Amino acid sequence: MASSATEEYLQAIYTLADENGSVISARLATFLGVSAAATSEMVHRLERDGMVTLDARKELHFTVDGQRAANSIVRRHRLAERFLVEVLGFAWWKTHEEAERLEHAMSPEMESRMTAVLGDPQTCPHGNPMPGVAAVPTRPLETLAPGERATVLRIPDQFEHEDGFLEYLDSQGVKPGVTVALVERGPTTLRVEIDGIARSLRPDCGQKVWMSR
Amino acid sequence: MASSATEEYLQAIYTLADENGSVISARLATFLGVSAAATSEMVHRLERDGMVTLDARKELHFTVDGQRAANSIVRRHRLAERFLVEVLGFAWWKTHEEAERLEHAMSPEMESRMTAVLGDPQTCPHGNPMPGVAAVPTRPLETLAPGERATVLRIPDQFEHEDGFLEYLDSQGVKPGVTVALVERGPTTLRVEIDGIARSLRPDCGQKVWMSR
DNA sequence: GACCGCTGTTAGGTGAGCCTAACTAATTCC
DNA sequence: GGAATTAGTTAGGCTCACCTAACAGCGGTC
Repeated sequence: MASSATEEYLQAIYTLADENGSVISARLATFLGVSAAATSEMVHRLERDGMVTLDARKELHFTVDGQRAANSIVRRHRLAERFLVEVLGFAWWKTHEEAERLEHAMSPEMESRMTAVLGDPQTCPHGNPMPGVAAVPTRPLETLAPGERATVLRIPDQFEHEDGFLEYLDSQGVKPGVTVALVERGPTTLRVEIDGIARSLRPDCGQKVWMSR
Repeated sequence: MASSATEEYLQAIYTLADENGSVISARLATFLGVSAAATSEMVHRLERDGMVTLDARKELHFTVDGQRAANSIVRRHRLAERFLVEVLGFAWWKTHEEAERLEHAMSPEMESRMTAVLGDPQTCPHGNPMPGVAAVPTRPLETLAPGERATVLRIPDQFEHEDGFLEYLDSQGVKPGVTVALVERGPTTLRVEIDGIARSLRPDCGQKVWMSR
């Protein structure tokens, strides 16, 4: 029923709510790369169609229907990513845009068949859990103590939107499942060790890579 | 670049040209289930965008670019159908609507990975050849002589649009690869034998099921 | 208290893709 | 030859989803 654009907004609201807390129209606009005016329109369409409500602070909240629709599209996205990696052999960092289109083309039957073929996966290839699945506890990379080591568990969906970020991580050997030791963290430096190799990461990775607790 | 709607029209033109010969706007409109006015608009958009030309009899012909785009979308459709059957286990008669959505979501990389995973298939599950592949010679079921037997090779794409037609065929045991013997053909009757079982088929099947020659 | 920045909305515009209704032009049928 | 059918176009409208520009409101800060 929902158009691709509508599903895109629902997914964005889900992601921002899940990873950041409260969601306002302005966040949505920058996240999706559309104008504030376009977002305003869509939010009112979503409200009209009983998908979201706005509270006094103009924060967006899903209705029961909206939550159901959002869970569905997020699940299809993460399932599609798994499929692209597991079945078609895509690189783990290359799946996002592809899945962004695939997700809108998946019927319930296709979703359930894909689930079966993939063995009911609990997360996407970047470690984000399927809706309804309890997220494994994590902490940002920068909260590790110097010398401490932990496993990369999750790179949140919202950072997949940043052009080339996942590819950059991959080039530095950072991907889900890899063990990383924090060497030194300064305001502009983030030095780690992966597989015995010392690496200097972009400082923003400190917040964007979530580690085992 | 081409929108879903544009790709849908290109695919329809390809199918009608391939299976029927000449294509005019009116055929396109009924085939796609849209109004003549909508079709007129789209045909002019396609002309403006250098995809088709109209001859003196208002017949549509692909330009080089148009043929390339049409081949691409038809190939993706048939590949998607193969994938749905082979990888996800869909019933052969149930793939059309699903593929209709999937085809628009497939990037060149996805197409080539799917081709590899499926072992470069030469036809869709209904026997229609990939664009560029020479079609195996066929003849309509009704042209068999009484007592003659032949193999079901192809159910043309245009009949997949008819609601429930493929499912009907399946329920009668008619599917690609099956051997059918013609028993009797009258103006309103079409009696055949499949696997030793006598069956009475809807008379329109005579033109719509294409057999080995 | 005035200004600044952030937020949201409205107004006005665009293109795609659909619709119905009305019309023309060409064919075919009797 | 006249009538009916088929084909194509135009006109006028609609929704969705985007845009820019202008503006209103709110919370800080200086």
